[in-house]
Amino acid sequence: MPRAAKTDTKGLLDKFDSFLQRKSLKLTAQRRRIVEQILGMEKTHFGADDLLDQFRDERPRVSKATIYRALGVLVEAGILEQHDFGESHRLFELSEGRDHHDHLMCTRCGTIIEFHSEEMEALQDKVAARLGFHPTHHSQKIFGICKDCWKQGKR
Amino acid sequence: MPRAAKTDTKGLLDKFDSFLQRKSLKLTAQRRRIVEQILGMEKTHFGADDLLDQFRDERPRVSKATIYRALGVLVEAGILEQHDFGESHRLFELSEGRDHHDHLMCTRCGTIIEFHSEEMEALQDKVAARLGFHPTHHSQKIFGICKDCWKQGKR
DNA sequence: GTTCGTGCAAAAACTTTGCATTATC
DNA sequence: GATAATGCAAAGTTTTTGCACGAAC
Repeated sequence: MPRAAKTDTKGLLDKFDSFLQRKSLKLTAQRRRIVEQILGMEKTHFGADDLLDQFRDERPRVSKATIYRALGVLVEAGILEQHDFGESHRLFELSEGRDHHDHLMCTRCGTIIEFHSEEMEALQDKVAARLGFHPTHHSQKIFGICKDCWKQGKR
Repeated sequence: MPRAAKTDTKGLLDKFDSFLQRKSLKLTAQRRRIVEQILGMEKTHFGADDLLDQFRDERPRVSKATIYRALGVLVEAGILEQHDFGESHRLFELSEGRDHHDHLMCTRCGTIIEFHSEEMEALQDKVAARLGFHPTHHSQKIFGICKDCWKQGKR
């Protein structure tokens, strides 16, 4: 299901706009359309190419350059988070209204499962502090076989 | 300090060679030189470009294509591990004879600090188990500002 | 009206590939 | 001698950039 139902488009655009105003940037038609596309998308983790595909048949088209530039601004605005799953391209994910979470990825079927553990967050801060490091964010991925795949062919 | 002192070049080449033989691949002069360069390198995390630099002035030269191809084989052989730090290029690291560890990366100067926490490992297994997930490996990166950069310009 | 954003195509950065030649087993 | 590896340059990917034109504030 698309996420438009779960997430309030207007609220998100407002948040984006207030960020833009604070930075003396402009809310353009393209930026608005990009946000709408992201909210309407099936995938929770998408790349620049996914957006590009969606704009391919629509007009007015939104160009590649604009998409890349907008994704950067959306990350700065805290609306998107950027991920690296070891693929050759970057993936993004809506952070709006969600708690921070990390990921388990099934190496057999590619499913991504999200999890959150306060205990883990605390431990990470502790490790960083011990090394005099001032953490801004982190990325944790656990790779393995998910429940379903394990049931199907347990070897 | 280079790591040649810490790591046994001959042992590593033997391991590599036995992998190659098992796969009916060949131990060429270039592959041998690449392994030696990696052992002699200062950096613990390096990219294809780092190796390329080292071969730039030496002859016979080892070509870009050969380096990329060799890195792939070395990962398959379990001699190198591949990482993704959200940069535009892949980094590699010797896995030989080292305990598993995770990484902190300074987003200002790019320094990578390693850490290991048993507590963290245990917690990850616990989280995975709770979700019926059978973990094979994981990757954890904490991003932030390192001690030195923090001292220099603390804003 | 100023400043910022867009589209386009060109460039950049990194990696892969095709192919004739050479080395290893 | 068969098979795999190399070097080179060319092509692929994904992302970034320069610049003239257009849109937002």
